[in-house]
Amino acid sequence: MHLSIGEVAARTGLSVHTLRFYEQEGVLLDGVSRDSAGRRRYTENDVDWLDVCVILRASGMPLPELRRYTEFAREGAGNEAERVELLRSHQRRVAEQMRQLRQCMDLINHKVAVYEDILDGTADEACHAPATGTAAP
Amino acid sequence: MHLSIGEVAARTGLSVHTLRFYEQEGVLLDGVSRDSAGRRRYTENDVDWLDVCVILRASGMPLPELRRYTEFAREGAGNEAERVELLRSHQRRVAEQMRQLRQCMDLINHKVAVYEDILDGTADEACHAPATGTAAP
DNA sequence: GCTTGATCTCCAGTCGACTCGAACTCCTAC
DNA sequence: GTAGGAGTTCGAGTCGACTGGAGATCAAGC
Repeated sequence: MHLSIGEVAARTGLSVHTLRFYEQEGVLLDGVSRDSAGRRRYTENDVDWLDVCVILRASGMPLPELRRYTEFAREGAGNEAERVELLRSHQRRVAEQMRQLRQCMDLINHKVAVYEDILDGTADEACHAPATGTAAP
Repeated sequence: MHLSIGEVAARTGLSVHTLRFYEQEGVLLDGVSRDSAGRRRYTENDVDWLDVCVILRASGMPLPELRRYTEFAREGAGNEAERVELLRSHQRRVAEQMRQLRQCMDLINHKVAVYEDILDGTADEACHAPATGTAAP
């Protein structure tokens, strides 16, 4: 039923340090309850939420924004419009990142093709490639 | 023919601070030449190379790796295998980032759909959505 | 001749997101 | 009963990549 901080760390991929830090930063839905010895007891719901947090963080959502989203979720129904707005704004960021990554992939593919051409074609005959255009597309 | 640091900043989108910083970090192909007053004079080649750097940095290549790549380029022909290896390793990183971004996009699309269902269907009748599953997929 | 604006060097500060360490408290197993 | 391991708090430290500011120099335009 309840999970220790170590178990949650193992399941979410976050460190115990980070779990405590996230709690303090307000990115957990409810105050984490404690056992008789003062140790944190997480629920399955916490783990589900943290999985969402991990995905949003990995895509570059800053902690303050994640906190805001968590606050909306904590408030419960009635603020769906705000949640959509927040998610759509992050979506734009993610789309822009994808664009940049695709651009980088194109660059890499092109450069690798050029280098492999050199390696395949003229592997043993060194030093006759033009020195110009090292930075060219 | 030659460009001032301000012009290069305008063209690459980097700040003049960052341009000096990059030079010091060794991510420029050759030592930047100076005019009689000691001011940096960049070439078109520098700008081309910096454009490559911007793309690689935006896709998460760390500066030390960018420096290594720059060193290979500076050395000239003969190290194509190493360049390919470096680029392929970055390519794996980029592919992993794309996977994470797609995962985030799926999450956002799903959540936005759920919220818009609520907004469309039951906009005026509040408080009858089940409180469970806030973190559910 | 004087101001303005761009540049220079150098060093320190910032920012976000952790990450670490010290000193302590528990529970469990041997 | 004691050693080990997992947990606690708190404040400080780290890391990467810039970013800012002080103080000097120089060229151009009025």
